[in-house]
Amino acid sequence: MTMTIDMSDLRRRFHDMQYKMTPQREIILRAFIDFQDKHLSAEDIYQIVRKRSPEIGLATVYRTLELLSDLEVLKKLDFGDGRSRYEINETNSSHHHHHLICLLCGSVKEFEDDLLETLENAIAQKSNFLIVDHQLKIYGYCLACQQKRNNVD
Amino acid sequence: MTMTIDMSDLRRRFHDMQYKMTPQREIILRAFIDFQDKHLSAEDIYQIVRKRSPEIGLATVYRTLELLSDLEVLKKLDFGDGRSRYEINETNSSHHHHHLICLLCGSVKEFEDDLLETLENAIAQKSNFLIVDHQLKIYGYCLACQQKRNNVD
DNA sequence: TTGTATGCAAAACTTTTGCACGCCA
DNA sequence: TGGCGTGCAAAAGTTTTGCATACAA
Repeated sequence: MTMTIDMSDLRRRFHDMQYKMTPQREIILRAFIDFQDKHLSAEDIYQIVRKRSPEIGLATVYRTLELLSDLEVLKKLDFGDGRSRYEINETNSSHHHHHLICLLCGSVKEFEDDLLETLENAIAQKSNFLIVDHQLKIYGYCLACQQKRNNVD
Repeated sequence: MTMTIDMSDLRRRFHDMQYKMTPQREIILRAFIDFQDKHLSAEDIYQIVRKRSPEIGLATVYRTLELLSDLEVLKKLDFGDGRSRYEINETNSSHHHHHLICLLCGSVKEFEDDLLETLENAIAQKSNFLIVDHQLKIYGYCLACQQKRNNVD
């Protein structure tokens, strides 16, 4: 599953909203493209981006992450480790994935799925809630950690 | 839906684990029983508990919340407002609820459901992941805010 | 009595903000 | 050129930790 950012569309949206496409913002976007499958924190991004652009400030990283989340280019996630994480937002609708979070090693795996739509419809009908998005986190043990646990027993 | 904490079972578990049942811990538990449907933050709990026991420390609240989460008496939640929130963990298995989070007013409504089990089974089979728990957050607009939005248009 | 728990204060972290300067459009 | 964006440092907010004291078992 390849996920890219439509840069020409993004530039258009920046222009429309009177935002400027600065080198810092480009470099931060590039980091997300280069580390597609990761769920990067602000500090992660800062460290990655510093290599290309050592004078960048952490505040700029935070401000850019907020901007890109508002524009729905990024999605802000929380895996319970005390910091926010971000991933590219898949705009190609119906293509959802969930996160499988290992309680032992903390690894996060993605799981593709569309099944949740049925549930969404049920919720929308029963609750008068206008659904825009959802986020499903599944906690448990990854294969490696299941094996670790078996060896201990 | 009434959700209570089995205190005698909890006392037994405390005893087994060499934990002590202190007045502070009891008062914090009581706060969760008194505010069942709320999703309380550490600060919320601190303010509630202070009325009964003014000398309590915020650190004690945090330590107790962590302990009770480890014991699976409480569930730690994150609604993206920069602080963790907690609710009583429903141990009566199969009885899950999700959170409908309003993007406009921030209100959080609960939605009862078991439909997710089908999806869990599918995930377990396809991914070699041993599922222990899950958390589904649904973002959108509550009825009141839908109406507000319509009036503006 | 003894080791766990508490309260207070300080520290550690993540995230936000103010402000002077820089630079994209 | 004008105004948005940046970097730095300070501030704000949440959560954790060290330590002496208190107290449940």
